[in-house]
Amino acid sequence: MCVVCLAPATGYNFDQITCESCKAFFRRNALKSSNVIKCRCNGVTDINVHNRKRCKACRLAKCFAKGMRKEWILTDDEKRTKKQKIEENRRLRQLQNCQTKTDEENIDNSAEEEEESVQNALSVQCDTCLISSQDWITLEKIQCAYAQSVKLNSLVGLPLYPSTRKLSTPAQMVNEPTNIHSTRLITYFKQLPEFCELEEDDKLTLIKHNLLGLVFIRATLIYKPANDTYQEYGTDDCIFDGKDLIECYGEQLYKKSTQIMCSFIDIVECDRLVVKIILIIMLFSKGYSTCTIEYPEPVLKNSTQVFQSQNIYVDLLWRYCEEKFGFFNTIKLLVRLITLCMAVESVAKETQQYVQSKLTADELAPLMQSVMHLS
Amino acid sequence: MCVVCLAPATGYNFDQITCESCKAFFRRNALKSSNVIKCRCNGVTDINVHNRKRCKACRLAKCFAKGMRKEWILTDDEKRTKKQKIEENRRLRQLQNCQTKTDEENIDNSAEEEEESVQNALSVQCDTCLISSQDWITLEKIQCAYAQSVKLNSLVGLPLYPSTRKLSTPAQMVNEPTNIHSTRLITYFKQLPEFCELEEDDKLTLIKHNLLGLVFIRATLIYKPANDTYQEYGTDDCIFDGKDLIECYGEQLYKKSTQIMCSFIDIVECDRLVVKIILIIMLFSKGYSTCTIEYPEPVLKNSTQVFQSQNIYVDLLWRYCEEKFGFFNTIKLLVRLITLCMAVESVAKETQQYVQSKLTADELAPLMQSVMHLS
DNA sequence: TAACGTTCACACGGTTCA
DNA sequence: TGAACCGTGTGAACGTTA
Ligand SMILES: [Zn+2]
Ligand SMILES: [Zn+2]
Repeated sequence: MCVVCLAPATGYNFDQITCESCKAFFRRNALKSSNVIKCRCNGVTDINVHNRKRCKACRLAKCFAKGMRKEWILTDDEKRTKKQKIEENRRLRQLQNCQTKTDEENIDNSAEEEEESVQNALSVQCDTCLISSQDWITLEKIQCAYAQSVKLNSLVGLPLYPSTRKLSTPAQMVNEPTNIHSTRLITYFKQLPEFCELEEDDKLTLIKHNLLGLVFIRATLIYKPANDTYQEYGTDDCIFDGKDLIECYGEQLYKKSTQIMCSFIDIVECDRLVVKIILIIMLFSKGYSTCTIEYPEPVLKNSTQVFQSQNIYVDLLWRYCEEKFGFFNTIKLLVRLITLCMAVESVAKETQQYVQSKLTADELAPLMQSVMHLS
Repeated sequence: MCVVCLAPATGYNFDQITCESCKAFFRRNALKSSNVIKCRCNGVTDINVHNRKRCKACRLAKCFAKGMRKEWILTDDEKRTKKQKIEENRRLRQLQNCQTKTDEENIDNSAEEEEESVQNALSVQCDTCLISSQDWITLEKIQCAYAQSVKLNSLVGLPLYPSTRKLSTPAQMVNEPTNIHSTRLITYFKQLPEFCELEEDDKLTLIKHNLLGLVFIRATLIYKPANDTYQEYGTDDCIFDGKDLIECYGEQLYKKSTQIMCSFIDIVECDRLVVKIILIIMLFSKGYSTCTIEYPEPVLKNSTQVFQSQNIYVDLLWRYCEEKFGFFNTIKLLVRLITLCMAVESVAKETQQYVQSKLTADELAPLMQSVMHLS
């Protein structure tokens, strides 16, 4: 028995026993300001099942009078979190189904086959989602590419976790951690179709001019603020001590680098995927922060293509963030990321200048010569 | 079965079961005063489907007699509100459908008169507004501050409109247009309470590190793409020729600067206020793109305060755009703005390097020494 | 199972035009 | 004038998580 309209009730809704219709009515109207819903009957309507449609104001007033609680209506934020969880579960279940099926049918699990079936599993569209199933595949691939980039470049000739590798010269700093990051980044990027489709020259240009900044951003993913160390997630890579930067690059650069790591911490802790996408976006960037007047920026052969590739990932990042954090938070996050990326560019440039002033090409690994513009 | 004319009914209309025609009849006539509709048959007509057109007075009387409610006819106010809502939804849906890329149709040439009054943009107030009256005041103040910044810094010692001022050296370019923009920008910012409340040191830091980029953004507001010139809106300031940049800064920087101007064109034409807010947001940015190893970035004394000030304007910009352009357009617009601001930073940095390489401090106006980091 | 949200067909306002 | 139409709000039925 609905306390508002006396219709048969379905149970408690927003803290009172109500019917389905009063529940829906309350959810739709309780949060509207009172001057939107005006009473045309001077409040005389005594709501029942037959006249409940006659006066919205009276009906809503009775809802509140009977003690229905608008605080129990989920906020947009809560709805988003819930929806996200549902989406995640759905995808998980579908993947599991698919996995089980594959196992049962005893199909050999070659990479391609699996990829294919993932697509099938995810082909269900969610209309209200900003993220299409195609986007999910792209995101999965990004995750996968990143994981592969680590797996395919395991370290040789260095101690294993939990040993700490001590670095004490600029050359070591460049040839070990920076080189490792760079190699993995390149492997990461090579798995992106948009990058592969670029002209060879443009690939080299982007790598040469953006990689050093990207190394810093990538480092945020493996930085452990608690003890100021760097260690690649889920590998037996050795530990690098952040403090070694002081000896290798000087106090100044140590401070700046560490500040950047710390600024990224909460983003990284909250969502590593965001940073992985930012890496891609910054790769396709034409900022050329590392250019100087003596080394002017080379012209991209197909800058439109680069710009469009970047746009693809900017769009993706935007939609991903909006879906996950809401549009308002996304704005804030992106403004912060941009600020941070600028800071990164600045530190990268300083680092490059420092290395150029201390080292010569023959002291550096081949890739590092190019990254430091010392070739 | 229509209670008025006994024709087949379509359901409840104004609280009674009626046919379509009686519904329309009632809506049209129920609010007219009774002496407008006179009965010519002494009230003898017993309304039915055949004679219902014969006597309006009798038909209306029967409508009321059967209990149709004129209160349920929407008032003009309600109709307007509803129409507005429909309009908004329509826009949203359209954008959602062709989410790919088919906008650009809402760029009316209403840029001119928009300068003065913000309210023209959104004269209709509504309950669901994202923009509060306080926000309106803030927006008005921004417009006013910008106008004042121009008025309070009229040019001296330069020819008047429509003369063109020819520039041919880097020093001229810096000391004239750049200096003018900078002076006006500073006057603009000094009118913002959030800027005034900062510590003196932080004000200087922000100005010193962000102003050059802001000059480029500000220039977009006075750029005339048709003839590649710059002239301050609504003043008798002389014209500057964009082409002079080639002579002063070189082809490279000319091209990049002009590209930025062109990228902003449709934003500027569509809404100058957006750019004015962006100026403020970028002022409060901590990117420090113009730092070098010799001029390392100073630490802000109260970086939280700066961040919060920035947030205030990011919030405001978002709500303003969403209200004016709708949700999806705002996303697109902001992503574009972010990309553009990054390009601006990059060009600003290059410009600074170029000026540093060509000029010495004593060739520059005092403010310019600081902006170019040559003091 | 309780109690949120979501969906979708349909009711009922207004609008258009022959 | 009224048939045909458009778009929002309603509520029964259903989906999901704790
Ligand atoms: Zn009820
Ligand atoms: Zn009738």
